[in-house]
Amino acid sequence: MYHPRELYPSLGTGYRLGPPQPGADSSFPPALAEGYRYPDLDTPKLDCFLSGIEAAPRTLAAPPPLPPLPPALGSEPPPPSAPEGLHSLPGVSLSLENRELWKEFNSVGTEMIITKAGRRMFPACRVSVTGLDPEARYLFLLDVVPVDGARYRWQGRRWEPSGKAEPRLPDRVYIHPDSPATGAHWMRQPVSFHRVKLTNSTLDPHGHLILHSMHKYQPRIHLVRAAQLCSQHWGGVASFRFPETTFISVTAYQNPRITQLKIAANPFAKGFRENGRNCKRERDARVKRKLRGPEPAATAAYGSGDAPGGPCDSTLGGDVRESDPEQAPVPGEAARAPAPPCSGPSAEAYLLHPAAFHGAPSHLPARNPSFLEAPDSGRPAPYSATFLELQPGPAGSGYPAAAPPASFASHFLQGGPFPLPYPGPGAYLDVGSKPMY
DNA sequence: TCGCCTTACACATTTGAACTGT
DNA sequence: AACAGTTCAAATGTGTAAGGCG
Repeated sequence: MYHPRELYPSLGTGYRLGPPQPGADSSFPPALAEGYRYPDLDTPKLDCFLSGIEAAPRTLAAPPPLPPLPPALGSEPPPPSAPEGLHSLPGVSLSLENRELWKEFNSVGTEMIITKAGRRMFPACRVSVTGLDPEARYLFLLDVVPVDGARYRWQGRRWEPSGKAEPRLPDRVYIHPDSPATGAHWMRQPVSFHRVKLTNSTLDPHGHLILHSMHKYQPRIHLVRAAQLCSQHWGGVASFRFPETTFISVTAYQNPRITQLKIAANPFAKGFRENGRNCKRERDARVKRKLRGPEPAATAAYGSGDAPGGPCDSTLGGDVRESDPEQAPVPGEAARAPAPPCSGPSAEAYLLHPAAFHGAPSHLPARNPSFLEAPDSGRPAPYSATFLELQPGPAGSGYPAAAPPASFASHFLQGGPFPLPYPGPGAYLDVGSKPMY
């Protein structure tokens, strides 16, 4: 996957944005460079790829910090808090499709494995959205931000803070592979972020979301109205976070109850269930057999031919519980190969030849030499932005989206080499790093 | 010694190409 | 020829356990 560190290695991990320099030799069309035309949006990080958003410049209010979270996961539920507004898409609401599953994990204290190569999230964030303009185009984004400034430690029975957090790692954003798509497309079926991968490798070349082990994180979902991918206007943004999706990143599971929950709920871990061939009893038996001699050939017949289910769609896939057939993907509804709905100029180039942008820096515009390597900007960490704190709506379905409109970009992301091409659907965008503490 | 991380492993699932039938 | 369904194998996603590292 494309990510800008390969394109701009000399920038290092910290970026700062600045307006295009006069006379700079930018290979980007003027429309992209005009992303700086909102003086009130200081360092509009997102403009580099959200340049196709309808204009609605507004003055930003100072973002309040995130509400504090409980000191230890699995010991008490998160405190209820009122919806907060970072929302300029009136009427739009998001509901967490697999909320019950998340709540089940959250009640124990969700842990997410992070590996060098990247590990998927389970459960994945799967949401359904309502209130979109069926004709308008939107982008769906996901990022993960630290919840607090602490490092955590498993103390046998519970997670407890254990010292200060590591310095903040580069912020990356996952762009849903269907993006950009019409509101009708997004509302047709749940939107799943099951392809998102988490890594602990700070030099990760694949663009996965980089996290520190033993830290607490909160996934966020952002919905951006983009009339055209490559115009310089934006038409509103809504950001959502669901308290029950908070998790602690680990390189190995600490809480055995989480392990059991994952094995029970994740189809990929089926082999570790009580009657699976990879359960402890079977493994022990295999070891004994190995010591005695080679395994019987009969085991080779264990095949994939009876694998249930069809291909996993980019929006519907994810944490489908076997015990929960309701969550099974709808056959035929799948958008296995989502058609590129965009006809914008430079994005079109990506959509037509995405491979050229992924790991092939030579196809990308050269770095603008007028943008010098810059130290950290010293602005507040992105995670302190305002976000809708989602609570169940009165009817119990979905979450209210009504909130005072506010601008988006400067809250959402900061820094990053500019101009930066839209990295394309299904890609990750590296948006710079920011020391947090 | 301890806590955390990396790696190899075996198995299940996903994915897409090849094949077959209509 | 076009399409839909089936089969198969490679790729990918899992948790576990052993060993390494600071």
